[in-house]
Amino acid sequence: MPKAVVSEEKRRRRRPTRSGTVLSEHLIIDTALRLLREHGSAGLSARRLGLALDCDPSALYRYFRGMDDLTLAIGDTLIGQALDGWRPTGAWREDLRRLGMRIHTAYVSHPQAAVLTTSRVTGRANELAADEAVLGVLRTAGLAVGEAVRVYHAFIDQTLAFAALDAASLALPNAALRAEDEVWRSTYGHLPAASHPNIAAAAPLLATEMVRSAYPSALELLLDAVAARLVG
Amino acid sequence: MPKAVVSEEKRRRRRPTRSGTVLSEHLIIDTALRLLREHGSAGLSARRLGLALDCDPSALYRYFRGMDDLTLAIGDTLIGQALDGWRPTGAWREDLRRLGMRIHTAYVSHPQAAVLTTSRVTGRANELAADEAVLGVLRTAGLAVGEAVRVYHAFIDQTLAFAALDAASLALPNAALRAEDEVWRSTYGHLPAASHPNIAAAAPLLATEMVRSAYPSALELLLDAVAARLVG
DNA sequence: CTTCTTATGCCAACACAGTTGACCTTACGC
DNA sequence: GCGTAAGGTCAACTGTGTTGGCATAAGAAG
Repeated sequence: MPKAVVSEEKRRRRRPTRSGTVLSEHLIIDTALRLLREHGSAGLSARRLGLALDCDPSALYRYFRGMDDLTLAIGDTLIGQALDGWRPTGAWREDLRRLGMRIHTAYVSHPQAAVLTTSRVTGRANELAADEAVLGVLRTAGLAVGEAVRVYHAFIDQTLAFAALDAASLALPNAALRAEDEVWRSTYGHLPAASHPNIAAAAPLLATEMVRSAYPSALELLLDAVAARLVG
Repeated sequence: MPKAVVSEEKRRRRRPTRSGTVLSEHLIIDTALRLLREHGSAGLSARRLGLALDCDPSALYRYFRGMDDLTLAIGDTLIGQALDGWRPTGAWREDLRRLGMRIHTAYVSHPQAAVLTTSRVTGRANELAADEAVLGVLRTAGLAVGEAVRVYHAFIDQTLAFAALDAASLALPNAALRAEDEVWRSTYGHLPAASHPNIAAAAPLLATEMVRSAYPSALELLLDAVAARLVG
């Protein structure tokens, strides 16, 4: 076992695995994302990863301190994807909306990975870049530092929170998914109006509404609040 | 292994375990909550639960279909605690605020358990009661069914999402907690102003702000939006 | 081109997890 | 009291993360 993991830049020796492939942080993370997509958020394991990469599971410990460390790296990769290509235009509201939607989208498009990473603070490069971007937009919009920090907090937490929730429902394995659908239709749909009048009345609407994400509307609410502070 | 689990009401035989204690759904859930609090969200396992209850791990399968089923039951217990004692007063805004804060508080006061359960739809009794309560408040406030459902969706998702996020940071084991604190202070605190000017400027405020939950302010924003719809 | 060092892949083993099937004992309904 | 079956127990299976020791080949040095 390595005492300390060699950082990717310092890595010199590129020894191929027995089957010929050459490992790297990037390759490992990519394969992990594939495994997560194919086998669900519980389908990522050191042994399965070793199988997919055709290497011994313990080889992974030369690249990450453990599975948890790998998880954080995956999370940072997602943020990186969200930020890729984003540039501030100067129109704060549009910038912030795009940023929020991009982060939300990046997580939700890898639901199984998102489930594992949304609520972790990594301090890695891409996460820092995202924080810097949000704070930058808010301050150039005209907010004082203190207010910018408060809004930043609400913004980033709300985005991650909804991403986590939306990802969680997308990440459910097919069986559980059908089970939850069944719960909505059978339990909620056939609830006696005597005991649960409001659910009974809303049942058909519930089934369609609960599929969509509530994030876009929540985001607009937050942007409205920021706008109010800027004029006031 | 039991083909189907006997529901708690139908349970007749109360056979004591070898050490004398008599098992029950309630006792098992309580013990599980204790284990979660004491050993963190990864500290709940069938074997440890068996040890704490002084019974064989496989005995649990007479009460729950598996660890996942137990998890859902724990979640429903938390919602039950949140609802316990809540009554609608007729003042919709106050009712909704109290409901939101109660649910958020219930989850956050069992962070380790919340991490496991926040994003699961169970269809169990207490969850149904909570949904019925929210829809009831919104409709008696004067919202049409369609709008009530949309607001209900945003409300419940937002509450659970923030609960999950806030719980996650509270649930981190001490070591990881210190590590994240370290990340905030060292990484964010000593970031060169050249590359990350906005984080550098906001660093002292970030450290204090990021400890608080952003839920209360997010909740007020949502209530404002509902109020706007009611007058319009 | 040879030699040396050490990074890094591989192997075997550990303790822990969830889950199951067979067994057996004992509480309860009659 | 008796018969039944609920439910606690045991042993075993597969899968997990992680580690220490070992072997080998990549790349630096000469």
